[in-house]
Amino acid sequence: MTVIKKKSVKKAVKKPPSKAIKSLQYDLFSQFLAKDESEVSNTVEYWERIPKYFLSAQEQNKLRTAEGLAQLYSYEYKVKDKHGNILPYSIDIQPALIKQSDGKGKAFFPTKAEEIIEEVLKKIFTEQNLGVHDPRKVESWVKFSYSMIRRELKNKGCERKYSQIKHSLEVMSKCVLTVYEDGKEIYIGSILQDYCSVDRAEYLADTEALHVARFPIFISHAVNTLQARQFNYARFLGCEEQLTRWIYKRLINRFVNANYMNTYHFLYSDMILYSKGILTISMLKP
DNA sequence: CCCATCAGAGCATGCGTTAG
DNA sequence: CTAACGCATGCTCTGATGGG
Repeated sequence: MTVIKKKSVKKAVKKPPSKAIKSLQYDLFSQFLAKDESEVSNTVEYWERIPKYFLSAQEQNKLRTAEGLAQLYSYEYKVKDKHGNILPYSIDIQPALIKQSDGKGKAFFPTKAEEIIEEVLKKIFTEQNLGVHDPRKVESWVKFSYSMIRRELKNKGCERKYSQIKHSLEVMSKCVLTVYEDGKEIYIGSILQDYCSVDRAEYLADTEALHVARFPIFISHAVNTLQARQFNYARFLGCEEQLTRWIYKRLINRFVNANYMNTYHFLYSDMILYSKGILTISMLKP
């Protein structure tokens, strides 16, 4: 772990608003209609359809050089807009370089472990007094501790160790995603921005200290404009395979007037087209 | 076989209850 | 009244396990 003095962090990193901001948008975002509110959360399609968690551990190993470094991973995918036009998108994932015990950096791409942590953080964000949303600056912050994440994962049946949670958070804040729409750059940033962590020493000095991180603009924008859909997040976390989770998320965002009489169908060819990363990389390769 | 994941021990702190 | 204790929480570390 790099030891950064608190003061230097303050200079380099944006800080959340010092006072809680009363925001109607945030209140609406964190309200759910469900029997058991612990089971539901929100999903944001604009952010969700950017494929970022499709590499597995083995694939990462192959991408790394002998020194443990890795190049940008570029990947093209398609998105259908409101009018049914298919737009070409592409994404460059710059891996996070994380210092190992030998002092050298090793490259890590976001994987399914990070996907689950992201969902948990979004859930924690909707808990009053842990989420901070500034509608004017379009910024959303979440406050959390390792144990909150761990407890939540344990409750949902996918327990992780502190070291793994720590590693995942580091990967999420240090990787850089560049998204292109039709060749034009539309987003550069990490999954968790301006992440301010609490290490052991800080924790011992103040046991109330919480980690703080900012969500990508897509999430903040969705909170502002209420472009989010409620979904059964407990079921989502229960899905083991990436492909299962992808199909589930797709159903959530597409199956708008859901009831028992209404059907929603999609073709295998569509899956190949839109989920290229997941299908070709983890399923079709021997 | 390797590596991610898991299980559990250990250590620090705070808070509420109870025995002396 | 207060020291002692149980209990909950937060975090780290190491060795075991099992799937690809």
